[in-house]
Amino acid sequence: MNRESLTIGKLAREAGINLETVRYYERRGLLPKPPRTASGYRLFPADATLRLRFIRRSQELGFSLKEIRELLALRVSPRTTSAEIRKRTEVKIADIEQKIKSLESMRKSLRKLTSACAGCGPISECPILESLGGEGA
Amino acid sequence: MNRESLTIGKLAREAGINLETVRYYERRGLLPKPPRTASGYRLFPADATLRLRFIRRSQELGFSLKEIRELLALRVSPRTTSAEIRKRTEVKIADIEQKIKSLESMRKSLRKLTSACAGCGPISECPILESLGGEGA
DNA sequence: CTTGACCCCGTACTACGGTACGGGGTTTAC
DNA sequence: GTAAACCCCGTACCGTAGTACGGGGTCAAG
Repeated sequence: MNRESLTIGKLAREAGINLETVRYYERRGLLPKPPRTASGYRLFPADATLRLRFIRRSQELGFSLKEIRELLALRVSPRTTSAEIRKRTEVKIADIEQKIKSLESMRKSLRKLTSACAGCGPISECPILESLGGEGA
Repeated sequence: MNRESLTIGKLAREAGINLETVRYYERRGLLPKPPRTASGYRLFPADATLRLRFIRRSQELGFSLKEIRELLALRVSPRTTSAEIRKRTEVKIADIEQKIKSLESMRKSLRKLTSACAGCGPISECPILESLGGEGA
């Protein structure tokens, strides 16, 4: 157990995540199965911390664990054709851009609200409703 | 029941949401309690549809029902001071901007991946991990 | 060579966000 | 005036994402 490897407890502490949650992510396929010591202890590579933080941030952005697993699976690899990866990646990018648009629309509404506050002017009852109302995907 | 009002069933259909879910949102305080007919039927204002769509979209952006309730409560009203609203709104805007930044960072990583695909060049194992790794809030 | 901190595993429990069910009253259309 | 479609309510149930528990083995320090 050199300093490149982390026991599950250290990893959890470093990433600020419950130890049980790390085990849970492993079960759900979000962390690759780590090698074990002779006695069965998990030895995670140091960059597992990064992966855990990625998972947490992605959840805050509204991705489910299943979607996050798909995001993590996007990589150039000999197993899959470039075209395949490229297609999947472009779908994800479109997803992300939709989210960005929605957030920008919300921000715009909220900014309108703060300027109404500043001016002490009465404004529509709940301006945020003006955002995100569309039918679009 | 003029055509400005919607029964719960119509509202649910228009918003593309399960009827029980509408009741649930009402219980959770995301929809104001609607007036009722003499026999107890709910009569929602037409713009409840907008509100439901806002809720759905916000969920996709990673907001919990509790946070969405807070977003919907942001409005100029006689009940609260301008300064108070302004403060709360600015906090939400900061939230949203953080999300936008994270999404942009993800997008950047994915774009890098597609160009690697295009060039058939080998690239880092999982470039998406390079995004969202930061400690920041 | 024991004590405390750590790890193993399976299983149970929790919170959140719905969704279904079922027994009953109401409204609409024929 | 009756059948179909709709609504009421409470309660039970579900999937997702954890979180806790507990009985047992392991490792490092004194």
